[in-house]
Amino acid sequence: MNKQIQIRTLKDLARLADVSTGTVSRALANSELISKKTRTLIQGLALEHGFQPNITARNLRTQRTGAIGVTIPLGHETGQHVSDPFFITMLGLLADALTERGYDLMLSRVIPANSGWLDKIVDSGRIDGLIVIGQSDQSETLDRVAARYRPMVIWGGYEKNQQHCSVGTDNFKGGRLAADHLIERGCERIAFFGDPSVRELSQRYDGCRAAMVKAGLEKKLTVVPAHLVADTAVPDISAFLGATGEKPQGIFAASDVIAMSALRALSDYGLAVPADVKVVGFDGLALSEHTVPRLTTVRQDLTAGAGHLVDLLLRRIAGEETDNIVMDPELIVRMST
Amino acid sequence: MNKQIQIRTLKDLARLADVSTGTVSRALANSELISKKTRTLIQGLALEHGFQPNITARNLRTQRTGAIGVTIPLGHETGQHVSDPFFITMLGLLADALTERGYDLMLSRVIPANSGWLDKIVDSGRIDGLIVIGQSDQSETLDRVAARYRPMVIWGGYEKNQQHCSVGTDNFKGGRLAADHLIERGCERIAFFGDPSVRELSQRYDGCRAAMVKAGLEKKLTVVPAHLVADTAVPDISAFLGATGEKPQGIFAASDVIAMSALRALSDYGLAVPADVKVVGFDGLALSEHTVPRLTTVRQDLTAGAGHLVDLLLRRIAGEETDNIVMDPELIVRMST
DNA sequence: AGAGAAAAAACAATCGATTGCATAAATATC
DNA sequence: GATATTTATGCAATCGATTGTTTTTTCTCT
Repeated sequence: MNKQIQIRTLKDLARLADVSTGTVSRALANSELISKKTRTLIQGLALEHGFQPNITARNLRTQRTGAIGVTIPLGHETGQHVSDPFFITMLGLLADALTERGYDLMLSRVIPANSGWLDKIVDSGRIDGLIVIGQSDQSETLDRVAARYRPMVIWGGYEKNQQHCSVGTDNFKGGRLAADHLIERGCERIAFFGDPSVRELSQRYDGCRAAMVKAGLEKKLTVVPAHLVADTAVPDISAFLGATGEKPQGIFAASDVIAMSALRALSDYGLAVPADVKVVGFDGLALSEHTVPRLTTVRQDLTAGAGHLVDLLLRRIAGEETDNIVMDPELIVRMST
Repeated sequence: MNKQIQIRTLKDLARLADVSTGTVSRALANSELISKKTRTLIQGLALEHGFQPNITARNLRTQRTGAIGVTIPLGHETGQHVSDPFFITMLGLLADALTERGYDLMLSRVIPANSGWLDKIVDSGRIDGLIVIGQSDQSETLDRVAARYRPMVIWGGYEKNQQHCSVGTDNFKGGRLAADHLIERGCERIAFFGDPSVRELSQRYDGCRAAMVKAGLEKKLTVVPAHLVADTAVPDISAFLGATGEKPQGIFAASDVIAMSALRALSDYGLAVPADVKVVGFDGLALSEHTVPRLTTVRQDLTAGAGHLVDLLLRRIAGEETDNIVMDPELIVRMST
């Protein structure tokens, strides 16, 4: 690459080729309107000088951006960071899926202070579409914005009459799987660890409860609204273990991260897993394979999920209507039950 | 928010307030050039109509973007995905640090096919600066681009005479820490697991080797060029364990992810950790606390590292010159040694 | 009241690429 | 060879905000 003069703009290139900027623009777009000869000439010059058109200018003109937004509303838990294992796993998968399709990924982490946070993102003019990871406690905001902004897909739980397009796992079924498994293993007193104000977690709770009711154990189900974050969950769980007279025989943690904290807390109290207490997690993250003991968990297929999120989003960007997707969970039995 | 007419542009707002677009622009920027009265009037209208200026247009005019690029060159390992735990941990931390400072994060994952990949990113006009996670085997490309593109900072190993600005851990010292610890624990035959064509890993190897030389154990050091990815590392390691007559007494894995694979492989061969073989990892990722047994590792302070990366980058964007940063590693002794 | 200074707002160029329309050049038709 | 038609290019408006310059308005002071 020899560059006596820096070729920075279409205008520079046009001067060099002794044509108009319009011609250069069309030539680089390989438009049929330009003769083959000038087209190759200009493309050659562009290559030689390593010319890259200014994307901002193009975006302004074409009213698109080539970037997809990914955001993580942390409504229910202000202390929760993007560094949470679930989020970063999903994020990595989305990055792979989007890059494969030629899109850039714009990441924003939000702590919804008011209902305008989502409008701000979709109206920012920076992105062609948005993927939201988790409904948090913001279903209403999501519904409201989804009504006017089409290219948006949400990872999370599906509920009848929701206005937004979602991809997720059948949390109810997953919760039932977990509870059935604990019951089958002989547990009667079961504790649910998780904050039911978050849609996905409440669905898991409902599934768990349904299984308990069916087994006639309804009265032996307790709820510990443990926080999602590992650090703050431990005290919550410890308080519970310290307080109750009767220890639970089984614990259904609403996420692997909570389950990890539970394992740590149980070990602090000298309770053996699975001998004294059995523990089931949810998510099937990589880390669940490396806990002590290895964690029985309800697996969500996040790789497929990320693929679906991107597929649906691109179809919505293209103007199509799309359905919601609910995937099947899978119980993975390991050493903790 | 009542909006009979959608207020989408400065012009719309100007018409509404019966002033010129220039005035609106200055009013929203809270410029002293505009009278307090009109300023509050216009700001009020903007708020009322939920007006958001078009960022693309602003970027075109101001020649900045408000976004920082983060890229992960996967030169040494094509199979390696963004979903690798080290990368996603770093990514999450960077997202936090950048968001805090009001920048957006643009993620691109690259498999460097030719030396132009980096030019393409920095010349894309999409970002104000770039953070590169890991030198991979691309030091030359990084040096070349760093010479002409200032706002770029690289996470990785520091080496004399490098042209690019780096933030990282003292890998040599870390390697020495790990080896010294293994030697102190009575190991003589030590195996290094890691690909030395990657700068950071080769530095860790050098430190390890230095410790061995000092202890007179130079001849008992072997290298297994295990791949970075968990899935492909297991076969490499298994092959090594199956082949050698004398099993190593100590293993220094160049990363926690490799160490995890080593633990799995060792357990497959019926070797007990730490009784038969002692294992040290590197990185200090969250997952290292949840392996069986809990992993002794050399910790890098990634939170501080992410903070430094962002700080240096912003200073470089502002035109300052900056030094490299080399942080101290810390040995964390757990149950695997 | 009127000149001069200061404050406020309007005007217009600009960022760099895209694209509808007009025009010039080349080819085809009779 | 003159006109009709196609093909290739140039011209200029446009996307929406920012900002230097100019003009208008308001205020001050004699």
